[in-house]
Amino acid sequence: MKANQLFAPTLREIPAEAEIASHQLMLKAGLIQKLAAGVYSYLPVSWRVMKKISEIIREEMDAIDGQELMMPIVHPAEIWQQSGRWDVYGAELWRVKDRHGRDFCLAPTHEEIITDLVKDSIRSYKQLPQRLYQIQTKFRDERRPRFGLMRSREFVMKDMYSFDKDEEGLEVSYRLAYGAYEKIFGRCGLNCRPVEADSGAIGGSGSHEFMALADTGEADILYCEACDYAASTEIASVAALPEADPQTPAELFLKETPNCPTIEDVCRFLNLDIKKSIKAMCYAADGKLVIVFLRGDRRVNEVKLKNSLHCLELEFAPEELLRVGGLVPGYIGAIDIKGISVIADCEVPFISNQVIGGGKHGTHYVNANYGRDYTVETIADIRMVEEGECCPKCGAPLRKARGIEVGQVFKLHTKYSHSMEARFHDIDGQEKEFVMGCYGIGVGRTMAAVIEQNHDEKGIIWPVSIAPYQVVVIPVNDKDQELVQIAQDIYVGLQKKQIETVLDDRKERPGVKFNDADLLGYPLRITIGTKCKETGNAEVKVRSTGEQFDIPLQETVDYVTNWLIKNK
RNA sequence: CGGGGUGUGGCUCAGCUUGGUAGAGCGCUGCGUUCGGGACGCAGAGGCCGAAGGUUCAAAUCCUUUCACCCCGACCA
Repeated sequence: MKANQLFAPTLREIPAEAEIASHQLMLKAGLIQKLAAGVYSYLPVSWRVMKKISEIIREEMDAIDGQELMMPIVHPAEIWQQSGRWDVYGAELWRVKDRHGRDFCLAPTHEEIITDLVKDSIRSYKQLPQRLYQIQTKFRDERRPRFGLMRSREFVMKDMYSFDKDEEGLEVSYRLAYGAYEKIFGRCGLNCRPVEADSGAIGGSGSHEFMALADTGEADILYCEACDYAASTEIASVAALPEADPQTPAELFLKETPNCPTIEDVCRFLNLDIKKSIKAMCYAADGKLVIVFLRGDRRVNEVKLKNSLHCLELEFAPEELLRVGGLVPGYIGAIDIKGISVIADCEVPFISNQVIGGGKHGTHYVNANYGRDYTVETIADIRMVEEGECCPKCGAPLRKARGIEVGQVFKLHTKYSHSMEARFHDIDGQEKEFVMGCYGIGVGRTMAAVIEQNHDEKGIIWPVSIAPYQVVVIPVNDKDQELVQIAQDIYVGLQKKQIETVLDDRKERPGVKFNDADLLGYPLRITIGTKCKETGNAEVKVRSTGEQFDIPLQETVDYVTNWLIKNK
């Protein structure tokens, strides 16, 4: 490709809307262009990257017997009503009407469609397992699209759906997909970590998210440096229970604590270690009041709480609900509480001589002890695990990191085959529901994550495997016909070796070409300078390391070819 | 959906308070000089100031309505 014709409108200045490196660089390097909030065009350079990532995905999916197919993006409402998701999906489901006023939606995901497809065609266990995948555009009407391709409303996604005859089969499919994902992200040059994750509203047990580590990520993860444990903070569980507090229980008494509505106030007033305090938080779980007790300095993990309570909707209790329960915010205690469901974090019983709300305005109990002075109906792990706490697997300290969720694998079990009545005949002649899994990768988000992990102040640093072009050839002076001819020869030579190359034939000064080369992130740059006429050498520069090599002109093509093979 | 903010040439922004013939830098076109890290000179092109309505002799500027986009929060691949 000649740079003169390359459709990559690079910018000198970064558009104001971009905040994070990948978004800024994609705009500056002319990779994407916004059409509407969260809706982007992929210009030729980024589309080459998208195709390369997709190709890696295809190879790895095919390697585990995946079969690629293509499904509609416009879905009739009926099929979503059949699974029950038309009503529960909410505003994120992009609903449209056709000319007759019939309801449709733009596909946010394809569980319904693939299940419908398979149930009509696969009737026997002999045809299982099936692993079908698609790479196509999907839509989610995000409340708040942001960070360019990182969270857009229209996005390219790979989804694979597995259909097995039983749980063992699902386990095999799941492991294969998991392994394929490690290969895919590795080949894309991502520093990626699988973490245990909440399966959320999609249901089923067992899910892992693949997190590309990056400070700009939107998800928090905890991982162990000593072993392979890693989990999203949403579900990270606490290690073994704490050792019993050695203090002997002292006498319980009620103390006046005026103007102490927060736990910090109380501890300051009583000159007390916050770790000895118990705080109460009030939630409405599916509209029903629940009081949560946990150590004063801990944070509630709402995902765990939701799972413990088996509720669908969880929110802070509205004041009205507190009033009905006769509760005084800031002074809610576990002693003498009646008729309200109460849940305590599993750490609470191990803290001796606690300070806990007195139940009346301006009072707290001192020296409260679980078991002696009060009990609660449920004890569960419902708090956030913090950095530095012990790994639940090996006991080493946990570290915290931020990550970009580039993929997620789910065990769906029979959630969709059940609601969609998708069954097959098993070996025993019985009709059984398919046991399903689904495995997604955000293709555009993967590209963004790669940039997020591989850039410097000058621009993108593409890994060879997904670089839009591997090499740029720059003659430093376009008026010097000899240099131009040498550059041209190398360009042609590289093309003959099937190496994707850009010849920067623009009438620009060298500085402009170098800066654009750094911005676009070609792994290798070949500079044909004036000195090459005397020395007979081309200069080969490695974008990622900054290394430069003087290579004789006749050997340059071979050198570059070999370097690319070695560094793929 | 709540709170805040911004819409002026391809990009970044000034002008708006106090109405009076639309500006700068970058980019773009032509010519010349320059040529190893975003050069310089000269000459040009390009905007009915997001949209609609109103006030006024006169509106980018004031008023009303509306749309779009951005940020913060709650929710999510």
